[in-house]
Amino acid sequence: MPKIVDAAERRRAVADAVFSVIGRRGLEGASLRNVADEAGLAVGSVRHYFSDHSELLIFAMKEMSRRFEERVRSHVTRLSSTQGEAERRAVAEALLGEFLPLDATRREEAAVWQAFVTAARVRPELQPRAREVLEGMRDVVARVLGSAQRAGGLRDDLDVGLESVRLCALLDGLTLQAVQAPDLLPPDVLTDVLRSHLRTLSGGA
Amino acid sequence: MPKIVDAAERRRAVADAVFSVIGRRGLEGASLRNVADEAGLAVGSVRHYFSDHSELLIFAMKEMSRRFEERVRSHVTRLSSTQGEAERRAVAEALLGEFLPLDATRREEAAVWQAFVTAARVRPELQPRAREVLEGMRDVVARVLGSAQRAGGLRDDLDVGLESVRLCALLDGLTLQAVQAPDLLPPDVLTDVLRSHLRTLSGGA
DNA sequence: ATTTTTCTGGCACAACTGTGCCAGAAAACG
DNA sequence: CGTTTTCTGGCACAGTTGTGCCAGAAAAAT
Repeated sequence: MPKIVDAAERRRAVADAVFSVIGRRGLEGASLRNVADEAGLAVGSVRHYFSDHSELLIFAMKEMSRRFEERVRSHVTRLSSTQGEAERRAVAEALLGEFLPLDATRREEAAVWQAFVTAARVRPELQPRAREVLEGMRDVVARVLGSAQRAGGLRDDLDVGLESVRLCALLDGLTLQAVQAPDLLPPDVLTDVLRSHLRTLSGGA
Repeated sequence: MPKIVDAAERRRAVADAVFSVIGRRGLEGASLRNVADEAGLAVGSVRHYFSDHSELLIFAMKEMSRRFEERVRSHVTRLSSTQGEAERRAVAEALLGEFLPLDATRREEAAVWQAFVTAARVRPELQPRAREVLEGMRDVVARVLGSAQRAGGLRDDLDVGLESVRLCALLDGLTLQAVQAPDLLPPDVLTDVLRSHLRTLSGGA
């Protein structure tokens, strides 16, 4: 029959091209032509795998969130199989640190994601994924804080719901500003702020 | 001589049109034609007051930050002329609350500003203003925390520098998420989180 | 009333966009 | 080898963009 290509992998490769282009020229630079060029394909080829420009962006968003959530999930399983208060604290910190752009790669990733989320406000097709990720983040953070409190690593008088919101906002805010002005928020400052915040939650003076 | 028009006011009116358009259709919708339509002008007229599309956006950004900083400044002077710990605490909270989108108007404003900042990452002309605002926010927050500590309203063992970074990130993160999902972060939750955060800074259990 | 200068509106052009369409290449099966 | 079907590349078209250019309106000063 025909030339056979792994369509799923192709789509992923094109998504990578989307990430590169958005990273370099923003979402408005992610035209079919630019993306095709970046992927080393012709526009017609890209359109063979994506019916629409919208579908391309939606898939790219979904792909990025999928990879990210996989990373977080691995931290979650590691956390649930960890014993001992100090160890659990360290793993939890690493898990939450996954939400921060602690190196150039993740900073670009965060920038691309911000572009998606910002665009989603006026592009209904992009809203579902943006919202899912935000809700997923809330869930994970709430779960981590909840289990920490049950394990005695967290002050008893804390309202886990409120603290989850606060921590999520802190992580997102740190990310936002680190993307905007990396020199004002270098990786070590990010981790300092996170660690210090967690210390206030665990009852240490 | 010629028909005389208050050029400064015209420019401000056009900037308002820019805000509306960005609020409704995002930054990529802020073309000269769309903005001119929104302002009830012809493209040629808009171009008479702005040499460039870039200059239009830069001016709009500057105008928005100017108005915002004016609001903050008024809170600052009110704070400096306030006596009594409880009163000072309330005024400080109101000041910091000015950074949050506590109503629909400020939520749209915040969304527009986010569009500017996001775009600034790949548009060098927009970076200066974005950075100034971020640094201005840092300055104000650091000043507020510093004076609170000197006045005894803040725990002595706190590192004001670190706490400023943390508080700035928290405010920005709350704003970001409130813009993205207003139903998850309604105004009363925003103020709850801020108040609770400030309580942890002032030594209350 | 004439002049002078700001201001207005719009035409035109090149560059870009997404998309419809299709001819031909490429490769696995008969 | 030939057939069939996926895949590729590209042309064409309508729509949008920023910008250059300019004719004429509008109004203040002479």
